Order: sequence, then C-alpha cells, then structure tokens
Amino acid sequence: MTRASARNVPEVTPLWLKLSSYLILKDEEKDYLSDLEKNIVRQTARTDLLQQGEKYRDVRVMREGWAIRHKALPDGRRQVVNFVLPGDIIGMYSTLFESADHSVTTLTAVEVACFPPERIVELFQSFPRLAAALAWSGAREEAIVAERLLSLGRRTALERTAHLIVELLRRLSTVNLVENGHFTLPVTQEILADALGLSIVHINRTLRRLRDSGLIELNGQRITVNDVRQLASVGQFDELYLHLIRAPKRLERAFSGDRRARSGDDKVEGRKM
Amino acid sequence: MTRASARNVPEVTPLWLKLSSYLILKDEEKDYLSDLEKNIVRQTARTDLLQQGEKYRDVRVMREGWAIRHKALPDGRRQVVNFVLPGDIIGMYSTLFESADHSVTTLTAVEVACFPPERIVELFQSFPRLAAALAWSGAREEAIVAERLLSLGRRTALERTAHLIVELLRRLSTVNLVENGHFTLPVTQEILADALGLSIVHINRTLRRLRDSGLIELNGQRITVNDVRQLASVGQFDELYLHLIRAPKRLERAFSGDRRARSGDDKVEGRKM
DNA sequence: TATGCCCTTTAACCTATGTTGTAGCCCCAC
DNA sequence: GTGGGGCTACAACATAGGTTAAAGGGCATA
Repeated sequence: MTRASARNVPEVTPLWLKLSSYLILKDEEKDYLSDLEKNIVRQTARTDLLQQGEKYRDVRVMREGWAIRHKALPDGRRQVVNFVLPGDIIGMYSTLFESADHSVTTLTAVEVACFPPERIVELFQSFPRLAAALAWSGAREEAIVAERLLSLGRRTALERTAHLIVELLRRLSTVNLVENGHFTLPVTQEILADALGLSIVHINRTLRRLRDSGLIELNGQRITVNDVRQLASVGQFDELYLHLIRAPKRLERAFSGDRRARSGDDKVEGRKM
Repeated sequence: MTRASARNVPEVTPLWLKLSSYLILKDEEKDYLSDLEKNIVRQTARTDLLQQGEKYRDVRVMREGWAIRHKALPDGRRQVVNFVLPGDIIGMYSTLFESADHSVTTLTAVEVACFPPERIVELFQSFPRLAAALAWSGAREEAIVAERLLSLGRRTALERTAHLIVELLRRLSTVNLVENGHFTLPVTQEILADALGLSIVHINRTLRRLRDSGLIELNGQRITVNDVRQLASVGQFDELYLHLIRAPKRLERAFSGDRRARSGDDKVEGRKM
C-alpha cells in the first residue's frame, strides 16, 4: 500500500515499461502513470478480480502475478481467452460497457493497482499520447486472441500446445521472466485444456508427446523448453502477431507534428486474389 | 469520389452512426469525420484490402459491403477471424505495427474511405472524445473475437453455427440490414467453415440439420431465421458480449467533467472462488 | 445450345479427440 | 501419521467431425 513512491522518483512498473515500448515517456506522463498506480491491492491465488455478468467496477492494472481471462457457457464449459500478465489492464472499458462479458481470476497471488474508470476518460482528454499507447496495446491483445482463434480453429492439439508454449515463452521473456529456456507456468492441466479447447485427458496425452520427443521438460510448475526453434516449427509459430518490433520513434515523430500531406489523394490499391 | 459532401452538410455514414451510439457528436467532430471519409474508393468482390505480412498502408473505413478478416497458416489452412461490416475500420493501428498479421478480403463490391495513418494520431491529439469512441468500438470488436474463441473451443458444430447466425442477425439489424428475419449472407460454405473451424462438408451437414429442424431457411444468399429465440437457445447465445446497450449519456457525462472523487481509497473487493 | 467453373450436396469411411474410469502422487490439515 | 482433496497419468472405448469421392445445380461465357 505504501509502495508507490512520491512524485519526484516515480517507480518503474510493468505498465510503465510496456508503454515505453510505444513511446518515450515524458516526465508528466510518468508522474500521471505513477499516480494511477498508487492504490495497490494484493489478492491471493484463485480469486475473481471480475465476474462475467456483473457490473464493471474499478479498472485494474496487473503489477505482479498471473491471472486468466475466461468465459463460460451456462452449462459450465469454459474457455480461457488469454493470460493476464504484469502490465496488462483489466476492465479498461468499464465506463462504457454495462457489464462484464468475461471473468478474470488470479492464478497466483497478485498485486494490482485499482483506479476508478473515470480516470481513463481523463487520460484521453489530458494525455493523448498515453491514450494512444494504451489503445495500441489493447490492439496487440486482440491480435493475440485472434491468433489463438486460428489455433483453435485450424491447428491440431499438438500444434496448439506447442504454439502456446512458445507464445508464453516470448511474452514472458520481454518482461525478463524467462531464464535459460525455463520459466514458471502456474497453471494446471485443466486450465491449459480450457485455453486450448481440449479435454484435460487430451492435453495430458499431448504434453506427454512433447516430453517424449524431448522438446520440453516439465517439473511441477517449472517448464523448460529445450529447443525453441523446433517447438516453434511444430506449432507453426510466426511471431508477427505479437508485434514485438515496436517503433517508439515512429510514434514519437507522428506525435511531434511531423505529419505528411493530409491530401485526400492517396494511391488506390487492392489487388485481385 | 464526389459523394462526400461539403462541410456544411456532413453526410451520415455508418462510422458516424456507430460512434453516435457512444457519443453525441459535436459539429466539429462531425466535420472531422466527414473529412476523414472524403477519399472514397470502390473495390470489387474478392479483392484483398490488406494482405498478411505486408507493410501496413492506409487506414480504411468500410462504408458499404462485406469483407472478412482472416489469418492463414503456411500450409494454407485458414481461419476467418471476423466479418467486416459497414462502419468498421481496417488497419487502424498502421502507424505503430510493422506489418499486418492478417488479411482483409472483400466478399462483395465495397465502398471504403482511405486516409493516411497519421490522421489517427492527429485524432488522438485533437479529438479525444472521438479517440475514446474509436478505442471503445475496437474493444467491442475484441469481445466479438473472444466470443468466437469460446465457440471454437467449447461449442459443438451445431451450436457454433446457430450462434454465428444469431450474431450476424443482431449485428446487421443494428444497421437496418435485416428485414422480417431474413438477410443477405454473401458467403460461401467454405467461408462459413473457415469462420467456424469446421470442414466444408461438416458445415453443410450442420446447415442441413438446422434447415430440417425448421429453424432457418436458405435460398442462395438469402437466409431466413424463423425462430430467433430457439436458434439463440441452440447456440447458447447471450448477447452480453455484443455490448449493444450503450450509454452515450454516461460517456458524455464523464467527458463533460462530472467526475467523481479521484481519491485512492476505492473499496477493495475480490471474492474467493 | 453447349461448355466449364464454382458451389452445394450426399455417402462411405477414417481419425483425432472426447469420455469414463481407475490409480497413484503430493501436500496440507488435523 | 492418517485422511482427504486436487492434480497427474494412462487405458479402453465412443463419437464428432474430417477426408475422399462423386454427382448435381446454377450461371456465365462461347
């Protein structure tokens, strides 16, 4: 609760880091972000941060720990939509949407910052660069969900599983949570099954195949990827969708007014299939 | 090309309508939107508006017609991520992302407006309310993709198909493209299959079951839904995720400075599972 | 009127994945 | 330590959905 520091030395948080890959943050922007995160709350594992169907509450920023975003059918079948990692925002659109169409549940103990949804509006009004960076990071999240859709629709169980492992590896390594090819996966096989649209038994079979082929090792929650390249090739993994190549400078330039002609006569393209 | 009208009488476009459900647009915002859409281009059916892997080009606004957003694996397997309908934006994040992780292909002849990506940055700087409305409509699109993920992961072929038909019915009726329960579906069974993660043969079987049970009728591209309630119940359709209940007034209020206390002492919640 | 292409339809067969059931392990509570 | 709950593991069997193949309809072009 007292961890947020005074304005003169803003703390570097995961959100801060994430937005930095889109923008070179100005001092007042850093101050604003650190102010947003000043109300810090801890929650234990297996707690709902948001429940499908309820009215939206505060906006939350994940600072530490893992959670899942998931949706359920009335009869209990469940789909994990995405993993929520440090720096991710929960319920950013609370101001506008009536009620939540998904739940968010912690997998580990977590530390989140809470603030009222009105502050997002404030942010759009007063910090357009931050607003753009947030909107962009939201778009990146959508890209991840779309890629998972491709997995569920068109990849086999083995491919899907390999793909997810590589995805998590890549996402976690951008926040320095991977060391020597191994990382902590605080996830039961049931959750993996729900993320990949498989049964728990089949996820078990599939992990076994991956272990037998020597591509990965599993010890409790520790997963070791022995051969990323080959695992990526099994999963037909193409990291384009993670949009890891970011261009803070390009956005900087755009924001500093170096704008091209606003003429309406852009070239016309579009080619036949 | 000459259809965009002069500033004094801005044309009501689908984008305009869509944003109006989030905001009560001011005159200068209407003018700006109409200026954005002044460069209008037509394309025939089966043309790519964007190709996976290529550098992003212009931002486009769909004004008329249908398209699909889809992703493909190297071996040709393909997944349709979403249907692009009038008012939707294509490539909104061109400024930041290096290259496209999906393709967009027209299904019918379309009319789109094109503008350079820099204008999105301009919009964030000068029209924060429009920026917020756009960001929110992007979030709604993500919600649709997440719901489709639930379908592919956890619904049976019959449920998925019923669900998609009801979804399209609801989305199209908000833009007055449904009449008496029937609408035009400019889509081959192959595309349906790619949207639902099924084989073309199985989509055919499934449509047959829906027709045999009397829930729908198909004549060419005309689909008639005879019993929406029952179809919705087959598909376990809950329209929460479409976020059709919008609250322009709530957003208006937030933007006009009627903001609550910014104190940091929001209630702490979170309940055990 | 004929030709061909694209799309739909159906049948027969196949396989990836789901289901059910049982067992063992580990860890925590008592 | 003992019991129980949650998780992993794996075998045996069931089935939804995939694959292959072939025929037929509609529509444009010649």
